[in-house]
Amino acid sequence: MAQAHFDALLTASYVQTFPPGLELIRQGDPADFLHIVLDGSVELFGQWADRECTMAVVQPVSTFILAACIRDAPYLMGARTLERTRIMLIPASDVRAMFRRDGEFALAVIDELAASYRSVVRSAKSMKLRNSRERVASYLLRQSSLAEGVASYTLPVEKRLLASYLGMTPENLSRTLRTLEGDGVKVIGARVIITDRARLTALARPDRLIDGPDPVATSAGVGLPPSRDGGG
Amino acid sequence: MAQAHFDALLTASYVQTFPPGLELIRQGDPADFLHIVLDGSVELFGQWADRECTMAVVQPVSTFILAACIRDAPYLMGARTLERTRIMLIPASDVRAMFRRDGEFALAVIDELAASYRSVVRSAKSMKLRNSRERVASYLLRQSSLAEGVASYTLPVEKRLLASYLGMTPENLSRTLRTLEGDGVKVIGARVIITDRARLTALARPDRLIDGPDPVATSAGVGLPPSRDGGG
DNA sequence: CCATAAACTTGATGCAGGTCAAACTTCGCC
DNA sequence: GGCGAAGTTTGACCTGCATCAAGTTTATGG
Repeated sequence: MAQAHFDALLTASYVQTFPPGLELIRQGDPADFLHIVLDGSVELFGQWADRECTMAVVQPVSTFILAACIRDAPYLMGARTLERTRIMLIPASDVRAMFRRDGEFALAVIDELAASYRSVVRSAKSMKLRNSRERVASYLLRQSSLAEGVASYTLPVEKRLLASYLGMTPENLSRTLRTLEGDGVKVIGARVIITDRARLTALARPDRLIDGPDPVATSAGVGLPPSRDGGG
Repeated sequence: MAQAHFDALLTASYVQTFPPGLELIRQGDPADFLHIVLDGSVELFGQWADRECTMAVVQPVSTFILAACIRDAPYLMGARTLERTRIMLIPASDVRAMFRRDGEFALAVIDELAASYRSVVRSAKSMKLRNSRERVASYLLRQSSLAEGVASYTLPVEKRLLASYLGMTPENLSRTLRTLEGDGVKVIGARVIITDRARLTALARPDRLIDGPDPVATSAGVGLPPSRDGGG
């Protein structure tokens, strides 16, 4: 986009650092600011009737709640920091004004939205088509692929959160991980060791249309993170 | 958008009528055409490992698989007609070219994508936060609201498909509907009769952030249809 | 380095919802 | 209008996963 327009956005926006566990956004609130994670990580979650579930974890550098800002509609998800996190906030009205003025910016918005949409669809497919054991297995395998196929890595998030993201209870995740030891993967604490990739793959049946990656991916950045310091 | 540009798109595209049950799109295929339902209805579904689930039903007038076209990526979902359906097909390359040339068109694309994104997020929240009984109850209630709060209406889709959309088996849907008779709604065949709205509402706990509608909604049109002849 | 809380694990138990099988009903079609 | 196929319902059964209740390990902070 035009440098002048970019500068204008920067001027209107500001950057702030938040402590861990801080609620940045309450679901249902009007979309005041587009948020961009510069550093750290943010959990997006849904709430309903005293229940809560993790929808995604946003890693740098990535926007979140873009769609709400664009439609000037209430946030569908809440957001809280998972660690000390630096975030840039751009007034939603400036975002809406800017993609009317700057064609390049509009294109970037389109691409980001399309990527986000596909990301949620993938996640929804995984939830509806796989059982929890298969979801865990494919998650573990995917994390390995994202780290260039290493056989060992550490989980990027707490198991409690991972369980919620995968649509299961922490207890069930714990048990599932134990039973997966017979299927090619061992998890000790946050350490994952793939002992038999072929076997784990046979069980997980990873699918490009669920587990990605998207061919021309620009910077999806929504979903559980590839690694602690991942770009998306 | 500019009339000349609009005409150019129309020239490149064509309209075709398909019989019921025809597979329009196979998931994983390259995104050749943006599809627009002009008449009839189309099911979007996901497949994995010999399993299948309904993701959405598209009613006129609405686009589908826009995101795949934009990213020039493979379709994440398959699509089939549910009845005799008239569809406009616009070459994906023309769509991509057009929103680069025409700012107004780009804005329309942004709005459509944002609406679609929010639609999937709502659906994902419903799946993760509600049990099947609650999903059925809120679905029945929502259909009533969409038909301006009538106490009686006919289901817009087959129960088999509805079950899949709601993430349950047809058997379980059938049983759930039976047990809901004690909670303010009776379903006879495809006929829904709300006998005690307050009671059903207490059970369904409908939520604006899951069941909509989106405040400034333009034409979301993805999800199960409000009615057979609905605009969305 | 210890105290406390939080996260994680393990076990026992129960139920929501899936599966299988068999009827019954509805619908499209000749 | 009757036949076959598909959709729907019902019943019996079972299992995957949630829940509840301890325990154990791991972080956090003074």
